[in-house]
Amino acid sequence: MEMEPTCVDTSLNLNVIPSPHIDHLAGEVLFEELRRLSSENKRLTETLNHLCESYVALQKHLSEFSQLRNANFDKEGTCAVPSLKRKPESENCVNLFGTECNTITEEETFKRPKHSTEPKVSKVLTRTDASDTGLYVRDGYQWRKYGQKVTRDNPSPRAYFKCSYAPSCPVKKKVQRSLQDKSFLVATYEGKHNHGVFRDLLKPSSSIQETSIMDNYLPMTVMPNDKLDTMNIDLCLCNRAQTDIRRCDDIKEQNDRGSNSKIEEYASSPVKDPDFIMPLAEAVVHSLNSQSYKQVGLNLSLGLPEPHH
DNA sequence: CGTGTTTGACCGGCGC
DNA sequence: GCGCCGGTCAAACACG
Repeated sequence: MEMEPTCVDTSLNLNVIPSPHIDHLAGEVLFEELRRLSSENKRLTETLNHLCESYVALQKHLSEFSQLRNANFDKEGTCAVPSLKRKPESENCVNLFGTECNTITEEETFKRPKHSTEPKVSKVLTRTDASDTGLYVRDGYQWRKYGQKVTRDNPSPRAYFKCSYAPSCPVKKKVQRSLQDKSFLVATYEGKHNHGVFRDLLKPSSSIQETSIMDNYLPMTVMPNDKLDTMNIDLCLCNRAQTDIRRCDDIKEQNDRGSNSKIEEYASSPVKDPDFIMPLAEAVVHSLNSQSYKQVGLNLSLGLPEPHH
């Protein structure tokens, strides 16, 4: 059964708050700018709707491909993946944007104890300019780079970072360009931060390559890999942003029906998590503030509607 | 001069 | 035991 995407409404309602301090002329300028923004918003919405349609089509293709692959797997008893001396670090799946991302292999899943104490690992895909050679992902935390390596399975170098916001923070991050789509950076996070979000995220960056906060936050793919259960959460910022949650196991077994409640739990967890919501909300507010719309009220809706059944 | 980045060397796990 | 490979260290370097 194909999973219906769970939607996160990220639409912005720009309500102008009347202010006696704004004179008539300034008010007209403000309204004109607001009209321009609404028009631009409409255009972007149409573009994103088109992207979403493409995504649905792509997902359909993926489903067909997976069924075909499973059929071959069953027939041959082995997966038609070229054998390597060392097992590949991960197996590929496709995310919202049709690019591939890494997931834990079935073998690793079986090997892993059910109640392992190993640090939580998650992966995040971040879209960047393909010509941009930087390996920096702005995610709300402060990182110190401590190494870089070219790995065997990917000609793009892999950068190693440690969280430097808190000295005792054990979190590490690996960033590498996607093998299939160089416009995506794949960030692998290990461990859990023992402190809050790095609030300076919203200040203009100095040493870190300057990129749009919104470009780096959304759209993105978050793939918490919590022990046995690996899942993707794909977010796309549009008026009906789709949050597509699926267990990576479902890439192989599309008919797994038993995990809906757990999936819903995962789906709702990001919007309940202040570490996720606060940077997002602040980035939106910052984006508006930077354009001097001090009198524009902002309602950021991040409610999670009931999943479609 | 302090801080962060770069990069070659080193270490340990894994497969043969 | 050996070689490969990913991950980490740390000295050198760049930059503000």
